Amino acid sequence: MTTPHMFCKTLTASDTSTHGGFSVPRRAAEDCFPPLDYTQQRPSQELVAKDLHGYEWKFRHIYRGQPRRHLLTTGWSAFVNKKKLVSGDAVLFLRGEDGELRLGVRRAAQVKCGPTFPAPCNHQLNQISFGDVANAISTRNVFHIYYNPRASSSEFIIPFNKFLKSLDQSFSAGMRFKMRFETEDAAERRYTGIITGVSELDPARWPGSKWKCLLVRWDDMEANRLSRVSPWEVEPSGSGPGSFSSSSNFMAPGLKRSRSGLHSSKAEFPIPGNLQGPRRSCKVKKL
Amino acid sequence: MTTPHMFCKTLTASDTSTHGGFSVPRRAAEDCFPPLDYTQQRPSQELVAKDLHGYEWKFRHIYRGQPRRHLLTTGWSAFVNKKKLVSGDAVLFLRGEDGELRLGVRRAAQVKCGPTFPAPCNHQLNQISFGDVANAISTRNVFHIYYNPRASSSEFIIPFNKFLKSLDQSFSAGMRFKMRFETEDAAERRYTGIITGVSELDPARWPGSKWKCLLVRWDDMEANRLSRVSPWEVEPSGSGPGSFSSSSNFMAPGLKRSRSGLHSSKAEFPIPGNLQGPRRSCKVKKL
DNA sequence: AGCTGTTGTCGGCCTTTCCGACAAGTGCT
DNA sequence: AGCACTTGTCGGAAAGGCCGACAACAGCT
Repeated sequence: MTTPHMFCKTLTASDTSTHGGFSVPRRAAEDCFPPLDYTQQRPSQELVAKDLHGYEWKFRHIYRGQPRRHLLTTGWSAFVNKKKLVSGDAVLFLRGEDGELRLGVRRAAQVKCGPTFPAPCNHQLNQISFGDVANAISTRNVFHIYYNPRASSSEFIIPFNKFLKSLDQSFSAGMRFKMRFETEDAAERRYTGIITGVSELDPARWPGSKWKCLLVRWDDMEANRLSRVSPWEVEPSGSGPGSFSSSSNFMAPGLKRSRSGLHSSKAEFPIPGNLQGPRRSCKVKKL
Repeated sequence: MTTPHMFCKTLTASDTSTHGGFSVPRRAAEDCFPPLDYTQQRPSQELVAKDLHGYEWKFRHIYRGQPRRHLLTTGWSAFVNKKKLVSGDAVLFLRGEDGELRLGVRRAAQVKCGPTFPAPCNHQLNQISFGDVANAISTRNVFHIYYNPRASSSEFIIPFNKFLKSLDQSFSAGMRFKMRFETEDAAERRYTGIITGVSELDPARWPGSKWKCLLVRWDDMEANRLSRVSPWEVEPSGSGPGSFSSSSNFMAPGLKRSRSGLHSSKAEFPIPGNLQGPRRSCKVKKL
């Protein structure tokens, strides 16, 4: 496998401040971004990068200053705000084989205000990477995942209680539901729709996966929406908003069942684990 | 038929300047927007309005100043930029029966740079409104539509050659296509996908309509997209970008065939013709 | 004509954002 | 240690955007 061109940078105070943009490490920019026309005085271009939800983020990439450096300006601030990034969080850029740019976010462990949380969180774990997890999966090794929702908000790891809740629900065609939706421009909104079917994302490759297995039709047909969602992303219409419990002792079985989801996503967004170690964001231990 | 609450305002220099927001005519705001809590010193609320593509635009609606007046502030500038509105263009707000807010844009005739275009454009026509057109349709009166693509960019009126072109194409399931797409944040992008079926929007109400009759699956499933498009909105994959001809003498037959499309849309976005006459944007003559 | 209510434009002021200057930091020899 | 290069932070300047002041304008009596 050819290693994809990617980089990961922990955000500095300057990166997240409203005062400026994002300082792109030189090697990173040259590796991942389309080449600029360096004959110009201030070469620049528009970058479009997709996050895991398929949202496209647009940035102005400019090479300027004395000494010269790569910067993301216009668009960066919106990204930081919408993703609620703070200094210490990390962003990840990845250039696919087709040249398409993808980006991801990894939040730093943030100590919540109020009483500190001792015990297993401070436990020093053997921190390994997503790459190692993938390896363990492919070689069928046993591994455990310790997941601390206070320290991570990985898009691939679903809170166990949220997942359990979705198991309690029996989804069937015709059912009405609602779902929170992150919009490009502002705060999240709620949308409603009707379930039109239950299918699998890719029965051949990931049989039994519950990842994106609901086919839905949104009430607002004109609005562009996902046509497939995962059961844990929706609530039946009428129930109140699900509260996010702070319990942190999730067990393996639930996650095992969602593992094909993890794997499936990994296939379209491989993350080698050799750039920056997973800080305290996602604690993973191979036994 | 109960007349819907709507208003149309031609944008002033102040409305389109980057310096400020949008000044909402008093009657208009009281007619169309949800009532504010006037006991507060500066009553305000968030408005969400959908355009014809189903995109949601969010505005802060505030009642302030001395003397008091209604203004749209936050969000307005983004709208002006994305829609490329200039002083002289018009916006239209409409409150549906269900309270849902819709908005549209009507561009002023803009004289293109370069050689001016004489003859039939300057012809003084008996300008009537969409309401009159709807009336003519319902009473089966004959009417002609003179359409000048330079003076209008109505979302309902499809350039005849574009429509003809789509008739030449026989769309069938499995065909690949591409389509330009207006994104929320910036410039338009091209997306590709595969046609999964051909159906009608609402066979019962608009039999034979070609409006939104293609069912499609986008290559990028994660990106939220429309699942139905009209034949004239797409091009078969492989062909170059369609050039927009400047011929202006479109005839009735083509439009007649798309009339059910017009009608279908009108049902969800009726436009009475008693506020501001159609400037030079859409020249319609009833015979 | 005069009054009243509406609304277009402006100056003031604050925030956001773009820019190079500068220097701290890093890796190499 | 010394050098070359990279990059974090800063001040300055420009642009964006919110506010009421003020006055032009329209409609009515």
